[in-house]
Amino acid sequence: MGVANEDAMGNKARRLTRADWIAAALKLLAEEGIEAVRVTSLAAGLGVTRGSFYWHFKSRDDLLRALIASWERTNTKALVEAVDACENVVESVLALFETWMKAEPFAPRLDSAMRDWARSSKATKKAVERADEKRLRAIAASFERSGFEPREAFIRARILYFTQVGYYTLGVREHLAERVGLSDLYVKGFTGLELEPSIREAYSRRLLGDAPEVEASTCLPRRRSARSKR
Amino acid sequence: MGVANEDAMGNKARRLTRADWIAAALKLLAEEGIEAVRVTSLAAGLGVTRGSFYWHFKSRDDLLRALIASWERTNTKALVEAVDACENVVESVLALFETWMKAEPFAPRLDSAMRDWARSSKATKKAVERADEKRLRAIAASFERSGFEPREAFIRARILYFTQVGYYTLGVREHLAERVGLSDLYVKGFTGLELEPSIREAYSRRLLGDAPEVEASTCLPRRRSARSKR
DNA sequence: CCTTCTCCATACAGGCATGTATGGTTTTGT
DNA sequence: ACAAAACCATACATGCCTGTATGGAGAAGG
Repeated sequence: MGVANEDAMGNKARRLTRADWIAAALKLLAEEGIEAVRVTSLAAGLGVTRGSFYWHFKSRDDLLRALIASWERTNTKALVEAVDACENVVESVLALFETWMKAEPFAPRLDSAMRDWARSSKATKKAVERADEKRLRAIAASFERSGFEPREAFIRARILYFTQVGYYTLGVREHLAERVGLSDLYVKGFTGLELEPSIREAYSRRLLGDAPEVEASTCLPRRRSARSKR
Repeated sequence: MGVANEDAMGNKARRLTRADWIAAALKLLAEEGIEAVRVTSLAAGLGVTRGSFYWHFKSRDDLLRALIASWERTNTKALVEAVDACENVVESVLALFETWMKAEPFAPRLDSAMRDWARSSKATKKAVERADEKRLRAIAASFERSGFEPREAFIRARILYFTQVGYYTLGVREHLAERVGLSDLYVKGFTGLELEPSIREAYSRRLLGDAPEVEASTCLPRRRSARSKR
């Protein structure tokens, strides 16, 4: 027939661009991993046949290269900028939490998918390594600006960043309120410094609004004794 | 012909068991991910045709289920036992380092591969979640035995464990000596406690022998100033 | 209005993996 | 030594995915 290009709900019949395919592929990549991004599935999802794909792309590999390039351009900028803008490292930790929580749920899953993919693709591996390098450098610099010496700054940056990677890798899903409720413990764990109540207040209000602060729930013991032994 | 079952180097012609297939599959899984474990490749690697496989297994899915079961039985025991045997949490941190470094390079890669796989398999996801749960519980308990209160113990356990997961996920590869050279900073970062020189010495000797302790190399700034600002 | 790109549908060829059927070969038990 | 069971080879049917070839529909531009 020749007329059949329509949305899943039978909407319009707008024509596609290279960017449309890339966007759809990134979504699939984030949600189901690189093995799921096949031109057949993509075409089906876009309500189009594979003939279209091979007009926009030379091959599937061509698309995959475009995915790497796209991720590398966009996905590490926000983090580095957020950290660089902070005066001290406590602010940085909170800023990182905010970045990581706000990007829900797309960027984190895409990050994880890229790491998976990196296990079987040399080009992807290099791209991910470059991104990690940049991010770690930014975080370590923040520790140094707060007076940590380089060696300790580097290790603490690793601990902070790797912990977050672990969060994604294990697929831990917390609500904003839970994470905020734990922020003082995390700040102390990452920096060795106490999170001052005033800053904590401001942070909590910025993320949660004026809602009454929720006690961290689920997996944690409820009570919160005052004495600190050790 | 019918006679062709031989090793890659043309060795003997011992017959295979179900366990042989599982072992080979685990190796492939660890090295190249779940997508690489196909009965065709496996058979080729074992110097056998697929006919053999379908005698030992009902289907590829049958093998995959066996892989999950095998991993779940063996791969979390060493860690928990090591941690449970420690008096205080500093010892636990060092014991964990030792466990993680000694298992080179099989167990860590297998762990990562399982996590990747978990993204696309519900059964695997559940198995990995159970393992993480057990490990985190063991580590948190160690913190508690050293006097940390439950909430903080839980968060510090997460930081410690997630950092290690990040190590694997990012594929950081350090020599034993490097990691040992950083152990004091890690101990301080994870527990907030100082690693006493005597313990550090014993630890270093146990892992490296009496070799002169190497200065942590590569990615780190060389110098090591004495004063601690902040 | 008619040509020229742009974008897409359809059809074909080939590769690779799975699963099944069937028969041959090697071990094992007696 | 012989029958039964364990183990493996070969061949066939099928499904999914890729890439190419070719022609048709729709928008753009003179």
